[in-house]
Amino acid sequence: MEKKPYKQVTRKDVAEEAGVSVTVVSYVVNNNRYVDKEKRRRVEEAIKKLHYKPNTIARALKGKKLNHIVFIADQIVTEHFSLLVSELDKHAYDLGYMISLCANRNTQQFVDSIISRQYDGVIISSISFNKEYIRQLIHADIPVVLLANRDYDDVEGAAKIYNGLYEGARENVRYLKSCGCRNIIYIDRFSKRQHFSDMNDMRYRGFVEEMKCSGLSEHPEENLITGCENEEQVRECVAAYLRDHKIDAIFGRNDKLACIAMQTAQALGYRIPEDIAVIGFDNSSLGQYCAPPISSMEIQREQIAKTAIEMLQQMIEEHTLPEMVMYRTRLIERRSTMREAQ
Amino acid sequence: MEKKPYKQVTRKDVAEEAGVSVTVVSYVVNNNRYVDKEKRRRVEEAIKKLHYKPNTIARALKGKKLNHIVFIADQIVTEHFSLLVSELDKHAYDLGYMISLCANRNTQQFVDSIISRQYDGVIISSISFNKEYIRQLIHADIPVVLLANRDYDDVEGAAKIYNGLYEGARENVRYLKSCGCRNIIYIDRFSKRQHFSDMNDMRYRGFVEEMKCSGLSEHPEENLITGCENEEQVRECVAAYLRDHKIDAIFGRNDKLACIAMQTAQALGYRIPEDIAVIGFDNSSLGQYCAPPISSMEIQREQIAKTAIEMLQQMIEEHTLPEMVMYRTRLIERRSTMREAQ
DNA sequence: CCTGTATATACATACGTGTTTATACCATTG
DNA sequence: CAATGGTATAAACACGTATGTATATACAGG
Repeated sequence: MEKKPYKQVTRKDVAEEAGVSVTVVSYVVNNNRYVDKEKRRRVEEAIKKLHYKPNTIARALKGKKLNHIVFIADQIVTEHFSLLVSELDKHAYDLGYMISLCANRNTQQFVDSIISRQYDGVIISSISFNKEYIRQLIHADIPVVLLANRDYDDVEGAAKIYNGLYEGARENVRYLKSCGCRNIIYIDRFSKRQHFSDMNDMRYRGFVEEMKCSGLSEHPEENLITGCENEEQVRECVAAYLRDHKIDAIFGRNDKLACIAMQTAQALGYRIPEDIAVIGFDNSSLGQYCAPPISSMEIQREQIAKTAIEMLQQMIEEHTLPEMVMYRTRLIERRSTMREAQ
Repeated sequence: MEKKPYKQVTRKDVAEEAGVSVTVVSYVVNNNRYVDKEKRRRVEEAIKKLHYKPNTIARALKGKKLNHIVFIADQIVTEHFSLLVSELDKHAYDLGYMISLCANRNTQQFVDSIISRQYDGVIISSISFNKEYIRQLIHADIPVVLLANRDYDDVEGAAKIYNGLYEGARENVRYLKSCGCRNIIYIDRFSKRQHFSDMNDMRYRGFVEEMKCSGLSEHPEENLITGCENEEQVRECVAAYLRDHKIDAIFGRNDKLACIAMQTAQALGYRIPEDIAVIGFDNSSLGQYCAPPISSMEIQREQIAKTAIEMLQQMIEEHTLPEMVMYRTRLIERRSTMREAQ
């Protein structure tokens, strides 16, 4: 909390250099009032000479935009999120915004920090972020865009982009069924929380629903491997499951989990895809380069990122709430599901 | 550039609610002077009731820290960078900082934007970021930490963390030699620029140097595949190279390139590692899950990220320049280099 | 000459803070 | 009782910017 010894070039310096008042400098910078040609030239010259840059902080305080948005994610280490962030960054920059990134901390202090920083907008892609906190952001008049992995019907005043995970998961199950699979297990994410696989996760929800609708299982909750904290535990759980059950398909919550499960099965002598078909989610490069390559469900990241920024832009500039947009995932077929048998 | 209809709770509101002057509120918030117990209680109550949050922007304008740092990277889509960012975010948050992320744009406007935003510090991990721009940041008294993939000896006033890429690349070559390899090729990154593989890249520089020192090649520049714009071109280039040359080792600038090259060789009938040993860099999960798993050189991301934040903290709080820190990479042996032959 | 309009600039204020200076209060002391 | 000194609070200012309002000049039309 110490003071900063900032020696900043200010409007006043420019005014003195150019021999005009600070007001004139302001007019030149913002280009919103009449300024004499000659003075304008002198001011521009002085700005160049002194390397004057209007202080964004002071502008923001005076009511202008800060041109800064923040992206809140559950985790920022996955390929999916880094690609998403990359796209957000690209589009945001085109509109003059900087983008802040932070892993969701889910504390009041965190939310207070967001609000007190006067961000122009927030993009949230987080299953676990407290809805009450989201409402606080909205109540503070900060535009919020939700990349909805979950059900946000009960959150009003935010823009929403459904990313199609629920339908995608159902499609994955239907596809496996069309490949001839009947006994499908779902591998859930790493989690220290015991019962994480609740209905908040649209992928899992889609899996459960489609297993029932397809008549593949009355109790899909039993075809589930979850609660693993690390890769080793996933291998152990999968191996144990394979010892006790006969299965013909693995559905990984993401490509990494699918890959780990696949390799465990391979190590036990199962052939992929002849004995067990494998499908993942997210279409990450991991699934593309392992052996055999894993079929996956692609999320429309580019469009989602572009739309998110556009929505934020609209909310900031026009103060109107955009209509919800829904995207669909796209199935990428690879060798891990390409069986002869039908 | 429109105005924002921000209805913010201010210190004045709290003062009125609690029946004291704004000064007292300030003292309570900052806890830097004695305040009567009773009034303090009333103020705290009012703060809670009105959900008052001190405006970070206004504080920053008044000379306090903004508690915001920015991370500039060449690209933010690789696993290496997302892990790095994740660690940075973690440590930054522990010290109360937010972190902004942006792909390097290498324009004057971009640098101006950084400076005018009054960030407390900048972390740069970018080969291509113009040194002149770095000097501008330093000249504006913004603490800069360089994660040095390249040679920054001619940049004064910045903290530096060498990540050991040069030594790591040399070790890779020595290791391949110890595996019995003599004809090693280096696969460079995707790049639209024609002659990107210059000496700015410490990995390539290390490769060249060690090839010479080890007596493996007088002209290592010829053992290079570069200029490929996408994966397909890499495959083509590698295939063409294998047709004309006899090689026994592939050194990928990163694991992804190593993996692509490896698969190309496999498709042509070469056995890995018996015919061709393969080694990558970065120790990404990609190389861990492909077949066979690829040996790699691990970068000490966790320590580097932790040190970067600590250095920034020191520069911000104490206004002193930390000593340069050097980290070493660590070899991860996997099957792609485990040959019987010695 | 007066009035009105357009141009061009300056002044003053405000944004929400942190801090310096001033003041009111109260107790202690010579 | 007056002088002193400490303490708790208030008022005022400053950070760098944007802008409403006022001022000043020039010029046209009556």
